[in-house]
Amino acid sequence: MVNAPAVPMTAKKSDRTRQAVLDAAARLFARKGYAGTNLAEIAAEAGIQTGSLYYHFESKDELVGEVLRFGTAHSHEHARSAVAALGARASAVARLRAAIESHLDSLHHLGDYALAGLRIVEQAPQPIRRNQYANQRRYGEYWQTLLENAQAESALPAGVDLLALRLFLFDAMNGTVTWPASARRSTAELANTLIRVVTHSTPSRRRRGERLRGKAAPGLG
Amino acid sequence: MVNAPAVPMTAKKSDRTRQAVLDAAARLFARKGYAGTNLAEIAAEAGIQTGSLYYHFESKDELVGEVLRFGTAHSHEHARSAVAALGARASAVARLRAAIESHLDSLHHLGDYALAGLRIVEQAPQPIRRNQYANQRRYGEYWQTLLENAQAESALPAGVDLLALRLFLFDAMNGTVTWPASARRSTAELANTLIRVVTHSTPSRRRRGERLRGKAAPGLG
DNA sequence: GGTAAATTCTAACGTATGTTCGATTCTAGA
DNA sequence: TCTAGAATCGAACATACGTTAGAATTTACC
Repeated sequence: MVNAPAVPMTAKKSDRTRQAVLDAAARLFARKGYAGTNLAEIAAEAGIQTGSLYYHFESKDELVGEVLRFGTAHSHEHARSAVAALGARASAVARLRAAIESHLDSLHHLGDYALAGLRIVEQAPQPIRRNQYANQRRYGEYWQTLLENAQAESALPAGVDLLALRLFLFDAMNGTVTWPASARRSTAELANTLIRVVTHSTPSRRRRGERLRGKAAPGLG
Repeated sequence: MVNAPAVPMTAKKSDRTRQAVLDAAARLFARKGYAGTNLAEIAAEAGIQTGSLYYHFESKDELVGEVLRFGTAHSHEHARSAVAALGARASAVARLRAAIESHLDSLHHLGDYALAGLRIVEQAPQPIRRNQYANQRRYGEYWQTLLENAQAESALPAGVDLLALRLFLFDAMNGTVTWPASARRSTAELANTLIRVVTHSTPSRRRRGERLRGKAAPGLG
């Protein structure tokens, strides 16, 4: 699992250690929460002294802000582009499936960044939290239309509470990053189960092709 | 929303402040995490001095342990008894519905205790965490059989990944306690949407009676 | 290889916080 | 009302942690 886009070796030294710090911070924030992780540990894991952190970040708050920003930005962007890649003629179910699968993909590719994002938003300093919430709202509205279109297409039973369904879906998807190792499954399998339960569809030959097209969409590697 | 069973006024003074401390602790742990909440704040909210906490709890660790124990114990017990109250003749779907609804009920009745339980398990000291995990495993196995029976009854599509479905369900249900106020719904409505999506059933007259019977089950008040 | 800038180290400071303990106040029973 | 125990207070201690600033070292470029 890739926790962050690797910084090329040709990059400035500063950028490499900065990335190492971010990786370590994401990992620790995800495991121990915001207040629970101390800068000394982050520094140690990144291979530098505690004081050296302040050359790259001016405070613990800014550090956590960067970790959060990194996570959500990529995951949202990824889902949108995967859906867009399907083209205008794709069915609403196909779009929904693509969104689910790419959201799951992002989560698992982002690794600790995604986990940290989910866990410490509410503990983060206010301005960062606000910005985070604004992003989530926009992303939520985007999903809402996906669901509405699917329902209009009769892929979802008429009359189901779509707002509730959307929130259920998010919690279900986001929760997968904390699943025990004994339940580990590929994102394709997860998306399959989820889509199947939600859309009341049986797996068909058609769907297989659509999923592959969805996977081919550009996004974070 | 009741955050804890009220301690009767006839109880010893000690028991009442102890409960006040637990309530305050649950609320703050839920909002700010384990390391993020300090004993001074808890004490202030409970109306006592910081040092006085140590008359009731011998450490911060023991305090968080009590909060966690309180939450899970009640919620698990509640779901089981609600299902049992349906009697041996109830269908598997009816049992599943009862379990979902009572689990949601517990979560929302426990309020901050449930939220704290979900959020700080992984930050809690090891022995407490271990015990917590053991409980969750037992509870999970119980749900697994509920799902298997429902599938055998054809209420769930044959061939769906039941372990994945169970974990999806848990995350979806548990996530409801953090939903924004704008999406607030009764536990009955939530259970309805969830059961409908999962079991691919349309609401019928029959179900209504079964749900009421499920609600009448004994459990935490 | 030498030099200036970039990067890291080292040591210290101030504050916040968990914990302790003897003094003090409150409560219940005789 | 008196008293013993329960319950709380109040202040102090030790430590952990975020942050700072100047010295030391490394890196990139001529």
